Amino acid sequence: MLDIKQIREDPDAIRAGIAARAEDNSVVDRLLELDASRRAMLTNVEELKSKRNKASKEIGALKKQGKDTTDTQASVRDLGNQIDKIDGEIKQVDQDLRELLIRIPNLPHSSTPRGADESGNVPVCEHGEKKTFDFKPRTHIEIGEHLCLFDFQRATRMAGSGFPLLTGLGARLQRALVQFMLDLHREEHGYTEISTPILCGSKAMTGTGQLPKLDDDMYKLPGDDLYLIPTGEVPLVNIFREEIIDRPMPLYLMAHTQCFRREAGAAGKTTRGMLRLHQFEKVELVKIVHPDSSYDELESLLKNALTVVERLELNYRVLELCTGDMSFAAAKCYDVELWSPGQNDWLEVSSCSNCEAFQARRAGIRYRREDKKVDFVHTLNGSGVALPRLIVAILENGQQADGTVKLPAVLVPYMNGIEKLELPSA
RNA sequence: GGAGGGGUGGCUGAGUGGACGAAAGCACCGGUCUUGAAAACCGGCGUGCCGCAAGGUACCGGGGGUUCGAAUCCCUCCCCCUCCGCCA
Repeated sequence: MLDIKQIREDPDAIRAGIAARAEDNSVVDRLLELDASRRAMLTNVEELKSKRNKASKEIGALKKQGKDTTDTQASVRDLGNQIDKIDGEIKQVDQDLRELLIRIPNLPHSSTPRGADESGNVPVCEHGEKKTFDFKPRTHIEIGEHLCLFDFQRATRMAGSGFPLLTGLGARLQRALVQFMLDLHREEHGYTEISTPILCGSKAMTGTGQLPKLDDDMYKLPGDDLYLIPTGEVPLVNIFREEIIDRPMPLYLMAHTQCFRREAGAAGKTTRGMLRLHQFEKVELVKIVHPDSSYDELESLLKNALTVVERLELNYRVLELCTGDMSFAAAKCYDVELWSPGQNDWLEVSSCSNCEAFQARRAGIRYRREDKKVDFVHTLNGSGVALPRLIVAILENGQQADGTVKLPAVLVPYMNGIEKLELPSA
């Protein structure tokens, strides 16, 4: 959520920021109008309330003296009616303001490249070489079916398309990766491991910015005001909703969760196999930091995610997302992508974003400054990293001519000494 | 799910219609004292909104109501605790 005061003071900057995200910025005029009338009504009604408070006290005093107050009471009752009327109007304006504010995306940081869509994203770096094979590389689906690592057909039978069913070594590989990532981030990067709810209420979803915009992209349980989380970012950031944080920052939090996405409107895209699922696992990293340090923290968050794929000996590249391709809450965002020989394309496995105070303002997450004033924290999030496409990359990059898959050395201890994936009977 | 008891500031906890944004204690911050510290004493110490400011206004789990006036009374929802039931 943007700061209404900032909109009041510098509407042009806000208009420019919204336009950079290819969104309609005429909302700013409407906001200014509502804000002005709200303040006028507030001044008015607070004056009336002040009068009423004074008069009520006088009535109390008079009654103690045993005097008759019938007339005064009648006039104060009239005051009260006026107040109720204006209060009702203010409430409506507040609602209208909030409805508008809550739908405006975050303003892009000045360093975020301008652009309308993904073609405007800027490559930052590429690490490693695209693997070449002296045989025709198979896709992860072919490899997985051959080695019995997963079974999408049977998954479809129980839940419809887009749900994972990992079997045998496939399931073990995923668990090993989770364990590896959590250990790495805890031991070397200082994150605290959290186990969270995977259903959250609408207030939490609004706090991190999934609602109202992504309502159709989430699975919900309307009878209970609960949504299945689309990312671990939701519960992690919402831990401190409506709080003034009284512990030393920065806070580094991580959670391994299931994530659920309806992917409405994604039909027809690259949805085969593990590339795009309604349910997937992810290790999520969240930082809650002092505003002065959030851009340094974004760089180190990105490094934390990159360390995962480097240790796994994978070929990756980093993109700086442009204004038109960034998610709703982000002011600046890096994507990490892995090379997929089977797709002959890059696969996104992590987005590392600095949301600045956007989520903090929505969710009421504050800290106390040196001068004792209360201010909003900055929040950052990034995948560290998402599992399905990571598995795709490991399978497709590690595949051998004989149909087996060589595992990265760092995973071997997590697989109880297994160095390559092969058929159990082989 | 049933019965009962509760939700008040960072924490503990008083407050049952007016002088209560709210006692007291703890914690915290500043000061006095001290070589320093502790103790003692003095002072400060919630958040939002409106306002250049003075100040005003709102908030005692959420929402609604009664009243000139609500932390206090009524309705409703949520949450917590105890007991019973059920259950992984």
